[in-house]
Amino acid sequence: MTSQTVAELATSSQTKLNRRERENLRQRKEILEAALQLFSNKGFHKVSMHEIAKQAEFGIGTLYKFFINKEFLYKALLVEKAESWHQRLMEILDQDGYPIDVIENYLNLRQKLFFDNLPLMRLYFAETRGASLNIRAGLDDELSRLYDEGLQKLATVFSKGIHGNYFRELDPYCMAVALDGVINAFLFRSIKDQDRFDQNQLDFALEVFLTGILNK
Amino acid sequence: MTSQTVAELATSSQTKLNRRERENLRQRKEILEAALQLFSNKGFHKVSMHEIAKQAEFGIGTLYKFFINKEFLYKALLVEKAESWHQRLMEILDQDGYPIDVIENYLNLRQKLFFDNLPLMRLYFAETRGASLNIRAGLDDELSRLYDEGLQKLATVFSKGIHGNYFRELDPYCMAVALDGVINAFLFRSIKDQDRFDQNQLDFALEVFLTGILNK
Amino acid sequence: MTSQTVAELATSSQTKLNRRERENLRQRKEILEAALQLFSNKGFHKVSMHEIAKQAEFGIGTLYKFFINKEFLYKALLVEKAESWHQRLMEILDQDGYPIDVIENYLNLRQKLFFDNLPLMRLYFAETRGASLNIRAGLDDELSRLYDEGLQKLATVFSKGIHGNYFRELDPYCMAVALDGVINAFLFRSIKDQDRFDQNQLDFALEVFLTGILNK
Amino acid sequence: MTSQTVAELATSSQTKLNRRERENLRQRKEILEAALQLFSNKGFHKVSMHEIAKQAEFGIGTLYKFFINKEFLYKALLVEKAESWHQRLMEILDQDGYPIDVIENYLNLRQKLFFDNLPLMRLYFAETRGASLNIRAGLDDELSRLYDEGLQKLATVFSKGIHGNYFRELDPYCMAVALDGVINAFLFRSIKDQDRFDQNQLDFALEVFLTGILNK
DNA sequence: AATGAATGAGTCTTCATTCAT
DNA sequence: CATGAATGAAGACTCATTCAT
Repeated sequence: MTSQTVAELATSSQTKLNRRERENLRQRKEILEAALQLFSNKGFHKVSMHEIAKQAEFGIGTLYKFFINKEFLYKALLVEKAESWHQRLMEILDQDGYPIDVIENYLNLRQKLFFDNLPLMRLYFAETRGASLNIRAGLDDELSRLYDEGLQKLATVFSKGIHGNYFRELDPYCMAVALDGVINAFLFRSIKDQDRFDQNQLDFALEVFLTGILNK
Repeated sequence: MTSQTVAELATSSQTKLNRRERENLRQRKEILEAALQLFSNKGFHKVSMHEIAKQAEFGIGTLYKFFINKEFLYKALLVEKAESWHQRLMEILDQDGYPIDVIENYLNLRQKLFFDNLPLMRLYFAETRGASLNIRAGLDDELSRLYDEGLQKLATVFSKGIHGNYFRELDPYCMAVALDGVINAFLFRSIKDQDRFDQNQLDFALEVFLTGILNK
Repeated sequence: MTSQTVAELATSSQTKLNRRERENLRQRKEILEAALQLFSNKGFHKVSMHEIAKQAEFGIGTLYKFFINKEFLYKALLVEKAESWHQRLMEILDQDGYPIDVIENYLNLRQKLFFDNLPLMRLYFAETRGASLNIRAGLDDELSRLYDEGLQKLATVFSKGIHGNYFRELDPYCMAVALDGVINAFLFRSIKDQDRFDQNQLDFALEVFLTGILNK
Repeated sequence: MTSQTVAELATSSQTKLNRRERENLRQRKEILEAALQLFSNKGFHKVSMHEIAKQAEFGIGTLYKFFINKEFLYKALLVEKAESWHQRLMEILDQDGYPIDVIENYLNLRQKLFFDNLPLMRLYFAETRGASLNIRAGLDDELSRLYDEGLQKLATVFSKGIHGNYFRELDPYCMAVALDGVINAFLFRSIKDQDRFDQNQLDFALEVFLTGILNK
């Protein structure tokens, strides 16, 4: 009744939403945007529902129409964004083409998503890597699943590359994990030392990595 | 008077500490150990000072003799552990020998430290990567400094390796970042899929990485 | 405009009500019936206006057309029921006949009303005997007045019985109070130990009581 | 740890309590007194913990050291008083002597307790008779048990009276219920019409009642 | 010095009530 | 007119911190 998911709000993505439904979706989005800004600046526990309501310019009660409690608001924030990123990345990895090109496209999208969503990315990694703040809401599971799926899909690309004789015969999943690690490392580094790392520096990662796995 | 750092407690590391000072140091250590256990299991916000005091078998007031507030206690915990890890890693990197051997030793120590300190590592990465819970306490800065130092030192090893003609002429700092990323990725993966990753799998990371940077 | 009493709705009981007025009366009744069910099951504070609106199948706003607030809705519920009971009891007491028969009829009706309205009776006694939840709404006064009237009327029956030489010369009002007390005691007991008390057991009360007051 | 019962606070009623324990008992008593005043004036739901704390001149947190939540505070208030009344009444009923005298002593004590604890009595009857506000806290059960015990004991007095040939052969439990009902009715009446009922009027109840049950 | 009893600011959450549509 | 979306005041409860002993 309360705390509808996006999917439930937009009952059928095909159907035209009515005014009320569109309005709800807009409000929900505004609340999440306000929450994102606050959570990413101060972290889950330093942000009060009061603050979110104020920032979003809604009454506190309105927040609870969309999210049954603070944890679910937080979870929705992360999971929905993660799902959207995930989807876009999966599309890239599903495209045909030379594995190397696919990898390069993947890397470019990772980069773009990272810099377009910097504040949220910090929360995302805190939850993924660190101790999850929201065990109760099952946040950990939800995000982990997406993460795992992403790695699996990436591995299939390497698999294809190996069969196509482009890559050395190494465990494709391990290759996926390694690439992911390098990408994350460079992306996070580029926040800290923005002088040393221009975004293009990420290409370095690719080169080293590919050199290591290329057949010849 | 309150919240002395380790350095202040042990006024001069050369001087013999008197009984009082030694006693204080011991109490401080006991508190941190109790806190470590609790924080690493439940996270910062789910642990109360009451719990820590009880676990440490001290009065709450005593906690405040050593740490001006909860955040500084948390900070001390992470920073001091990080410093100890840092020191051990730096020693490894300072040793003479073939760069490849040094890298291998480094990797082995990283692995050992990770598995010996798993719960804390999660907190550590949440703080390093994600949104810091403790901006106020300057935790971020402190840990970042150590992290950067570690990367720099690792870079010097690559530097030497390049000069010794062992490694290709790539940016040594970038090589350090890349190695660090790969290591972290594999270590964290090995928690999630313990079946797929035995600890030795980490060698894979090294191989790919070295293949990429070795000169021929 | 808002919160009209029954009397106001049915402006003149003589006049034919128009469609609108009849409709309003019907709606009001439906709301009260929904509220009765909920209040008597869960008590005043555990029922929300939302619930009542839903149960009654009206909008929340509509509730406020008939009752200026939750307390007045509650008050209306109790008072109107109490008035209806009161009226029926008064009719019994007004009938001519041997005082003993009148008393017996009265007792039977009390019994019937009690078991037909058990849940509400509990609320009624909580309000009458205990600390009223609704001092503000003047619920206490309203119900007290009815209660007092009932006792007075009962006393007149005893009065008649004394003059007719059926009863001993005791204070009729006291006799009324005593009878009322005995009746309540037995009725409430019969909820708690339903095994021990069948409803007929109430006759016991009457016998003891009458034995005490009968003239010989 | 929190919410100790009186019994636990005063570990062994034989042992001398130490200063801390006596202090705790005093504080607990002060809180209950403040709560009594407020609850009996305004009812459970119209009183906030804030108010109680202020009235008792303690911090809110202190309330929670003695009572795990508001409901248990309320429960403690009623149950502890009820137990104390119960005990005194039981002592009276346990005394040897002519049953009529015992009944008279009982009645006098009931009267005294009633007028000495008027505000609380209202709460007590609201809970006993009306819809319990505190089902969760098991208040109902606790009070019911005491009430039942009281009736049982009263019934044994009538039993003895019957065996001693003082009373007619009626069901002793029913006699107990009837007497209880008459007493309550008169006591409550005497609040409402203080002019009509002086306290001695209660003797009327006894007379009618006894006339009804006396053998001859 | 060491304690832990006492505090009360701050938080999440509910729900009676309003008012624009 | 009837609705129910939106509101935000109010309240229970937690826990970091203080300070008298």
